[in-house]
Amino acid sequence: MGGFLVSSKDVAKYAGVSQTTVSRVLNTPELVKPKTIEKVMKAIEELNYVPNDIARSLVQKKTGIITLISGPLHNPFFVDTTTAIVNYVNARGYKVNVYFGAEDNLESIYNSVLETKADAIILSSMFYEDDLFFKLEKRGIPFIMYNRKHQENRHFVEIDNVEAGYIATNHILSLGHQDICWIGGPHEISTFYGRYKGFKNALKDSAIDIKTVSSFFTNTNKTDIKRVFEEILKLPTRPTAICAATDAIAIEILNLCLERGFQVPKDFNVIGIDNVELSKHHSIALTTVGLESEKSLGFIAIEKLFEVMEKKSACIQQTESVRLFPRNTTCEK
Amino acid sequence: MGGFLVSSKDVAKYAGVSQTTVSRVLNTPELVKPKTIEKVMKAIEELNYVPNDIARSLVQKKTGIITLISGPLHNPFFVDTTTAIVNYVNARGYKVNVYFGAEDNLESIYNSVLETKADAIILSSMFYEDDLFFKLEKRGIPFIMYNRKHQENRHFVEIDNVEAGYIATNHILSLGHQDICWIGGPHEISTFYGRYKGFKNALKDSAIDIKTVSSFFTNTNKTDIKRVFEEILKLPTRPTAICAATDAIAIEILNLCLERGFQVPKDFNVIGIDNVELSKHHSIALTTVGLESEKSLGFIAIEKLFEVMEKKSACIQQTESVRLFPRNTTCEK
DNA sequence: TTTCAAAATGAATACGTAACCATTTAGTGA
DNA sequence: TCACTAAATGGTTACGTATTCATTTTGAAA
Repeated sequence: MGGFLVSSKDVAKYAGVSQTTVSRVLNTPELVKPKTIEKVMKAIEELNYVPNDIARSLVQKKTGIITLISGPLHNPFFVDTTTAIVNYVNARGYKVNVYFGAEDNLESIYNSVLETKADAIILSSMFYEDDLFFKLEKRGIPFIMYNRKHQENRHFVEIDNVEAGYIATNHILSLGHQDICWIGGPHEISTFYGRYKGFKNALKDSAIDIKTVSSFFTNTNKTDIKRVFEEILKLPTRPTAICAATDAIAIEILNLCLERGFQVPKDFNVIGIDNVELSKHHSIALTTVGLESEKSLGFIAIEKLFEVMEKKSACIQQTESVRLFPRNTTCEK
Repeated sequence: MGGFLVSSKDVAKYAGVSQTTVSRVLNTPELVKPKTIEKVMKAIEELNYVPNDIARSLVQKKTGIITLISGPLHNPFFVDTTTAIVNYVNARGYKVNVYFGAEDNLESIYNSVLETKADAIILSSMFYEDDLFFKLEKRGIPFIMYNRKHQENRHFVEIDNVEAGYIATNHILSLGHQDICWIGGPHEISTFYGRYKGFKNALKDSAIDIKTVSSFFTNTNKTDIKRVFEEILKLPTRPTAICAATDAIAIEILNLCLERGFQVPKDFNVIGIDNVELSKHHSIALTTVGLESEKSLGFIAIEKLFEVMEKKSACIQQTESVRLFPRNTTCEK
């Protein structure tokens, strides 16, 4: 019965009522006589009617869609956050449009996102001086950044990056390592900027001249990290500890170490930041710095975004405190 | 300028043309005089006009949305497939609605999905005798299953599960292991059913009585896998090799082994199926069976789905061949 | 019965776009 | 200059719903 293009009008005709009544049966049944509800429900059943959510969106000016611009899933941080965000959004009855941003596709993603009617946007792909910020504000859609922030200093949830960098570095130093190095990302990204700042602060507090330690700033894909690792191996004095700005980098460094026959932590100490789920796996057991709270950063962010959507909050500026998670990739020198 | 609710009508008025012309400028500019295009584009710019994709969807009966129902990302298989699918779909200019199905939320996901206008659906959450299959066919939306199939034997892309189970088991047997066991999932899922069948076939071909080996069928969450592992440790004769139906299970077994102080492969051989990206990490180095082809199963599936949408194919029934990927979690007994 | 408020229903409209059809304008060849 | 075709533009409508406002029906109090 029914074919595929049944509308509420068809149901109305079939049930002998007006389209308005059909709409009411589905949305405000308390305003409809029980007997009428029955008639309409029967018609809906028999015609196999399904409401058109697009038409509903058009008239209600609400799509029920949240747009998520995540980083790529080969970065385990985004595995955790995407899981938290998607599940939360769906549990609230909304849908999620997901994008995985990388260096080469961000512009096309932004074009698509800016032309898409969504009720809100949650993203982690913003640069500190990104124009996108202003475009989004102009567009008038509520949005929130997680893990990164914009220079305008609004609508973000992050961990205390400076403190995280400090704690990680300090842990390494306190284990007695003298020859250490840093692998971070581009400084146009607030996260990397902050964590490196923490690294420098820790060196300063230990009276170590920043000029005597090697720091690498790289794109965070495998190829570029490998290139950095090769450089580290060529260093005149090989470091005994590698501080990575993220667990993703640290875990890839782990991979490269083992590939080359090095042992961790015997040959190299490795420490990361983020405390991603994967770092807890006993094959990895990465020492890292992460959220004090049990919640994932993605969860905190999406929760806040809904507050904004419900006008409970106007502006989110949240920096979560962190602590050390010592595991097996670091040890006394 | 312009506020947030600028429509093509507003642009038309501002530019002194008809709404039809505005629409044409955006969709078929070759039918519009260059001078007019200029006028309209200027108006679009000044009014900060963005087309309403919802209204467009309504009239065109196309949403540009693909619905993806994936398994949870803590299963690395779905990390790989979700990455491939989302990126492919976005590259084609479509959007992706993502759901992560688990045991407790599938019904609510299905309800949402069935009420959502999407151009097509790609999913991996179907049971062999699932009613959802018929609901989707009734709904008339093109859909494809990856990694699992339905008894109706249509619209799926899978690996050769029987062969995969056979190869994995045979690899273990050929290494000289006598005491082996199997950890699989519920047999209402075609994948687990097929892989276990391959396991049995291999035993038979090696003249081993199936009754002498332990097989466990479990839900694939951490808690249940741990329970199974505890049972294995209590077995009268402890197996020297564990065949896992998926890499996800195998990697969790790896975790549990190390947690308990066992060494792999010294104390336990472990083999998986799927050849997920994570299995290649040198900290894991999981021996596994996977696609012969370089492409991910998710990629193959989404590619096929677009063929269906473009009416190039009517029905997909694809079983990909597999091979062994020997790594470091298995060795001669 | 009559009266009148409350309950139940319906008719008409808006949402913003693309598509269809009709009309005007421009351009070409005779 | 005219006739005629092609190019360019505009008017109107459909898409399927929720909403607003108007109307009818119901039921209880008088």
